[in-house]
Amino acid sequence: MQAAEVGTIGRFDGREVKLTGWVYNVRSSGKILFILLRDGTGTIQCIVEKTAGEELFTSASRLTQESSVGITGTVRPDARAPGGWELRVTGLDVIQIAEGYPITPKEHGTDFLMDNRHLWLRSQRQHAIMTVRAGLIRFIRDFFDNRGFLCIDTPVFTPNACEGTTTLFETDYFGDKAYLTQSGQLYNEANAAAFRKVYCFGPTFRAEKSKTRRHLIEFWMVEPEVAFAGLDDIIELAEDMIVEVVGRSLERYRPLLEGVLERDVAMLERVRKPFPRLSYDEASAILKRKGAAFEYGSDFGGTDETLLSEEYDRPVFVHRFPSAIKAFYMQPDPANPALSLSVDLLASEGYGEIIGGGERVHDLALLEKRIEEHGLPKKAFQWYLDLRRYGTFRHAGFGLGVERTLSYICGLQHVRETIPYPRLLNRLSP
RNA sequence: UCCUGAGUAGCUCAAUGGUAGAGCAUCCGGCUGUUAACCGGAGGGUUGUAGGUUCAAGUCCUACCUCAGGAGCCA
Repeated sequence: MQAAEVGTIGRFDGREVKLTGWVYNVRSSGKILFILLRDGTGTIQCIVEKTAGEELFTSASRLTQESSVGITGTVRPDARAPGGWELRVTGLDVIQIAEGYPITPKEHGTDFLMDNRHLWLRSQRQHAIMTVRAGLIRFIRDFFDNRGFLCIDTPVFTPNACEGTTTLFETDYFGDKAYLTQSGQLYNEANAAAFRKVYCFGPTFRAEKSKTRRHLIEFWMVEPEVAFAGLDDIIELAEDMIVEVVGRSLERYRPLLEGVLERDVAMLERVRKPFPRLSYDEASAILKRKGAAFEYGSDFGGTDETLLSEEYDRPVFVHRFPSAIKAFYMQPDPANPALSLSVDLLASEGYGEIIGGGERVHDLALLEKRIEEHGLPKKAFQWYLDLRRYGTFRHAGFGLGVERTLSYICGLQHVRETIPYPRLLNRLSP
């Protein structure tokens, strides 16, 4: 008997095959019975007729949602079947009858679904999101790999804060304190001096008590860093990357985005070069004109980001934030040292900041001064200062939040669906 | 940490201060092409927890717990 998978069932037209999987739903109509079988690659309708044998029919009628089975049958096209193909069942091998599967084919609340995240992943919607996620990660890697960037991993355990200000998860490291990384950037700068164009791609941890639809405690970030590059260079790099990964996601997953996730892809189709570039000062003026409760000198809130992004039909760059609200390593703007050569990319439709980056301080004396001003432990930064002692160089980079980007591409209400097992303020399980 | 809202059957939700109910799920029965199938029947409850007001509390009051959305902070 030929083993087959639902995803490629068309190859077996007219032949008898064996499928293995889980029962998604059963519908019975007296003398005919429909099993919707899910095998991880897709779902297919399997029909069992009473004329095929009393024993087979009785056995099939006892199936419950998520029971595991092996089903043999003949593949044939049928316009009435979802997906266009169906299986006329000739044999049924029941592996286990599942009892009381919690997620029924009706509506459920998010708390209940999150408690059952390990089962929720079986649903068509989550299947679609995880498929696009895997694709997005591949497209991002392809983008950098094809441009001569080297993927250099940065550590998850770090001896000190990268930016000092945000809250870190502290762990016991054989009697010493160690922290879970909140960015690979400082290491990226060392790697850039060794390999010129580098990126890291890994998990990031923020012990912030943020509880919004844009926040995860554990999330994935891709961070490129480029030697002998400035602010304008990495803005262009970020722009090229977004255009490519959004374009490829749309090209590859349009049926999932439109069909399963009901994404209005028109917004994604407009993601073309060039993106608008606003200075912080210009953005402030727009917010003032729109009557936002924003104060010049502070960072944008979620509402401010939405107000700015709705001015444009594509993602928008905001650059040259005040140095006071950016990290200690941001290079000051030569035209106005109160401002920094920093940039954020705001996604459309209120999805907010998906990229943050800028040009780094490369002058030793200035960096030492900044470390002191920020009250950071100078000793822990000696290796970082070495990068300015031994062949310092102008360099810049950024970080892209994978989950926020995916949320934007898929058009989701909340980032918690973009990662298989989300860690949130009040949730560590499953 | 703060603001707002919500906790009732396994799930999603109803119930003017006066006998706690429906749909789905489960079980039984019916139906020869179903599309979250449909039709009939059955079982299923310490109304988040602890107090209080009242003849009477799911409903009103207080505290706490949990969850949701948001603020601050950030990708």
